[in-house]
Amino acid sequence: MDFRAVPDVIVRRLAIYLRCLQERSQDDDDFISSVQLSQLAGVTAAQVRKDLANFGQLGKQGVGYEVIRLRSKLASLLKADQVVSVAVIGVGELGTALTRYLRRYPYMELAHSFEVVALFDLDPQKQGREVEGLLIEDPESMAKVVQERHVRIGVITVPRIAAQAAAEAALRAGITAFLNFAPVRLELPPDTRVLNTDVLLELHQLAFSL
Amino acid sequence: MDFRAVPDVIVRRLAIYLRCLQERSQDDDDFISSVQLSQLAGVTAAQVRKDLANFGQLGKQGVGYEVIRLRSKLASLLKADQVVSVAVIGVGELGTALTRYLRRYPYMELAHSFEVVALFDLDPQKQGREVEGLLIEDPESMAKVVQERHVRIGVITVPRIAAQAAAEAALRAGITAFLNFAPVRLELPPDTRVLNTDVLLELHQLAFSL
DNA sequence: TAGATTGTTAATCGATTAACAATC
DNA sequence: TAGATTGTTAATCGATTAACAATC
Repeated sequence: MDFRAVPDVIVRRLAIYLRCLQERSQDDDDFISSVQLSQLAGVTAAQVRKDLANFGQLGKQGVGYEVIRLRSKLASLLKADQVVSVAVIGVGELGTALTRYLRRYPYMELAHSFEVVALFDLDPQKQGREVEGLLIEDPESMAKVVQERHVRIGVITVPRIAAQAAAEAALRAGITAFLNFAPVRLELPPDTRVLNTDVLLELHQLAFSL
Repeated sequence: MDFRAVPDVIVRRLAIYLRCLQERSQDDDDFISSVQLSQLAGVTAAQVRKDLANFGQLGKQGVGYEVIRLRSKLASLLKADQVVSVAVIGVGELGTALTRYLRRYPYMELAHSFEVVALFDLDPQKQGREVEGLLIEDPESMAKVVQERHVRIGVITVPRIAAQAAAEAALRAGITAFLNFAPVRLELPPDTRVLNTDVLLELHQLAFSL
């Protein structure tokens, strides 16, 4: 299967499956069936089998999926078996909170593999200060930093008005995957990946059914 | 149309449409066509018309949609024409950041209508302290506070391990709509609304296509 | 009236579910 | 072998897109 072609909705479920497997205590059964996994993940068993079948014959008929093998397959697909370097762009309240979350949380609860390796903020007052031991730097130096520290994902936590420019600067610096927290649709070239997390939009969604 | 039956994906677009209309300068044209709105929102014109048609005959053939009328219709559907009270449950880094964001941001950029009216944290060290002038309280008093301040949405920003219990406590206190930031699937009764924002899941999704 | 754009129906597309033959 | 569960195909469901008659 061409990986570019895997629908987002399937990738999202793969991440859920991986998390379910990670949460299972290590010394549980060696095998897990699609029915068991589907119950943990909150989807149908057919969906589990269909999703996984996209990536090869991962199970054994009559037995199920070998937990260790499935977990490492999913980890490999989702890059959870390597350290993925992240830059946080915009170190206000939210940027700071996310930085702390990502730098503290990983080794506490769930195995995962994102490392915030760079912080950027346009505000000269902030540059030179640290968050969780990590220096806030001038976006001017982004290209150099991205290359040196192999940054692969940019987390955009600047104000709405600054988000498009921030994303474009990050793109020029070599970042092509973005998690955008600003409440705007970023206009970026099609070979770029953008995922949006928009708290206001979500609150409005909830408010609809009040 | 039965409102319970409106698919989430449509509600989400309604919120986008409303935002697009709010961002348009007030003294622009009185009317907007489905083509114009679709370009602002990044969807197809047919989709705009179909989405809006769910809620009555909102446009005029040959002319388009009256901006003021459409905006107030969408605002009313999404409760953007009233103050919706929100409680933040778990006042760690993320809870603090969101509280500041929601209490500062609203009247600066985009008209919106969510008000954080209560903060809860199990930690007695935190109880009695304030964030943005708002007291952090004992979850014990949640039922009373929810009733008095008409809390309608709960934002869950506690650690993963505490999320299910926090949601259940909030439910008992009378909250039925949740925005959950903890990386777990909350198990709640079907008449409850839950929207999840899961940063780790989204980072894994992005990492897939690296 | 002529031109434009909606509201709506029909066609298409894609994702989910059901069913079962293959096989461990 | 008998029982269980996958991988896969076919059927269903729902959402998106296209097309156009209605109408401003």
